[in-house]
Amino acid sequence: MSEEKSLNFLEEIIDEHLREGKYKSIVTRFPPEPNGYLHIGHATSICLNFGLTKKFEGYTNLRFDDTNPVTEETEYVDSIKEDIKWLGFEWKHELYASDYFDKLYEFATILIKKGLAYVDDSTSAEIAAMKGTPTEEGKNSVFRNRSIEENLILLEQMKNGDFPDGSRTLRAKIDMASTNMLMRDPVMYRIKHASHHRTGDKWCIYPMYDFAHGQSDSIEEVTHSICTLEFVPHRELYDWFIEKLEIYPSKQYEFARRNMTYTVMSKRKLLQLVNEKHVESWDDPRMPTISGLRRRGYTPESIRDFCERVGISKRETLIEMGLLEFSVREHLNKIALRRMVVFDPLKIVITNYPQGQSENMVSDNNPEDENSGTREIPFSRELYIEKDDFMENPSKKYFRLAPGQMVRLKSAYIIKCEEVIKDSSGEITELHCSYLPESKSGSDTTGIHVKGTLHWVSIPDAISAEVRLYDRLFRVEDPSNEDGDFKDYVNPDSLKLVTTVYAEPALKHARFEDRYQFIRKGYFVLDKDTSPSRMVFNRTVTLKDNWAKEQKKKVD
RNA sequence: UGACCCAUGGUGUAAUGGUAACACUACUGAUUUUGGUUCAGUCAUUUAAGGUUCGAAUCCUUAUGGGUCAACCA
Repeated sequence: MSEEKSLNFLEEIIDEHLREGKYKSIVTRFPPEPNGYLHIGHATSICLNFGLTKKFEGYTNLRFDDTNPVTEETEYVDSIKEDIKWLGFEWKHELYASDYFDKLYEFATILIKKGLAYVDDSTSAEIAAMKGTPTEEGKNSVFRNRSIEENLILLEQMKNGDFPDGSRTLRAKIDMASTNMLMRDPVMYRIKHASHHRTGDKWCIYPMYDFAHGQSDSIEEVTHSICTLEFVPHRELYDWFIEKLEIYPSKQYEFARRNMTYTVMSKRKLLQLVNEKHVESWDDPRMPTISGLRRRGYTPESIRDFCERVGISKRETLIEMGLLEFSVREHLNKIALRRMVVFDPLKIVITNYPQGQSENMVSDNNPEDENSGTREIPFSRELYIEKDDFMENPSKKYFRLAPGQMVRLKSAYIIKCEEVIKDSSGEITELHCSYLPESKSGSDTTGIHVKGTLHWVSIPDAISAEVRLYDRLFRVEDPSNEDGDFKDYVNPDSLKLVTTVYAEPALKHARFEDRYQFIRKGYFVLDKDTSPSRMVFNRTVTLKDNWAKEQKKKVD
């Protein structure tokens, strides 16, 4: 566990700061805007920010960046908190940028008094026009040189609600010729007669991100304010406000956000998928949201492991979904209870097994975990096996059931296929097999070695359930990078419903918190749509399947 | 015709002027009462050109490629 792992670039910076004595301990924060659900990309940021203060002395705050009342809602606050807790992290303080609205207003008046901010009566379009372009300097507003007194009075009136929305803004007086567009007199406050999810109708002016974020960090004495790459140009402004206000010098550091193959990661796109019914909800198991992954059956451990494997850097990357799948499989293999479930049944009759007889077989709940115990599985004369597990004219490498061939029924007997029964149209309806009484699992004295082992279920004892088989949401690796609308590339087979599968009776006692491996099928978890009359399972991920892979290669 | 950020196998991340490595993927083989797991192995990497140096993935220059910036969004 304690093996030396190299530090990522942020850990290196912090390690150095601590060793130099620049800080005695560190403070980080996770600053979501409560206007959407958290996704796997946020998980990276959460693991980073909270992970840093686990690794180094310090703590992490949760601060909602709620400066825009028209898009933000309490519903999102609640889901975000739930997701962070579920991922296994604890914040020191639960904070809101809106907690600082009074302080921020005071900061604004300080800047006005220093001659560093002014009220602009220009319209939004006029401000945009005066801004210039990345290659062209901007122009000063005619309101730029208002007196301090006038600015103070106007800001007060803005605050009091004397002006309509959009009629005036407070701007920082910096440099309209800066090569950094953000330094061209950025807007600090805008008028919005809107009700805020926490401050209600107290305010009708709201600070912009740039005038709220850095100062909020500073108020909380955040030492390392970590954000994504698109905020790099904001750093100059971040530092400017802190310097002019002469407040605690928090510092901003940027890392690259993560993209993943076969999905999309922007809130806007995810919202479209929900609104346009490509998925059912934010927590649809196909969504890359934390709530979607949770419902899909992913574990917090596996997501944390994934984030650690992916690491952090300063370049935008597209990570293979296969890596996330590896992380869940690895964890699920250790904890999932094994159960036998037949999806597409083929009836077999054990002709030499006495009519009406049955017996209980014993099988490990999880061979990877010796403390997981065993369960009993009823065996009888009539069983279901998977249709795929029989082939009338098998290829040489097929080692499942075929006419005259033997296979092991998992945790039960070796059987031999004696006769294939067909209906008038030539469809196979059932198989007649014989079993080897001395081949019982655990006390096999036959000395016969069979290559194939099949899962099965006793027909009279089987229980039924519904199973939802999920696959990647998109047909292409990078849907955002294709021609046309990304939604044209949604995978039409991302959900396959199997309304009735046949399971061994032990599955009757399935619990929501448990994970299951349906042997040879994949990992499954109970879905919240389960009712007393119908169990519903979601497939988290398939098992690795080298046989299927080989078959596929032949087709291609 | 600007400024800023970035460039290491198929993917992701290390190597901090001194033998380019780890994980995933892919492929072989062994084990296996899950074609799972486990184990052993194989393939495969420094964007380019100059420069500094005994020595460069690392430092410098230029080029190339990718990204970001012109919401009263965050």
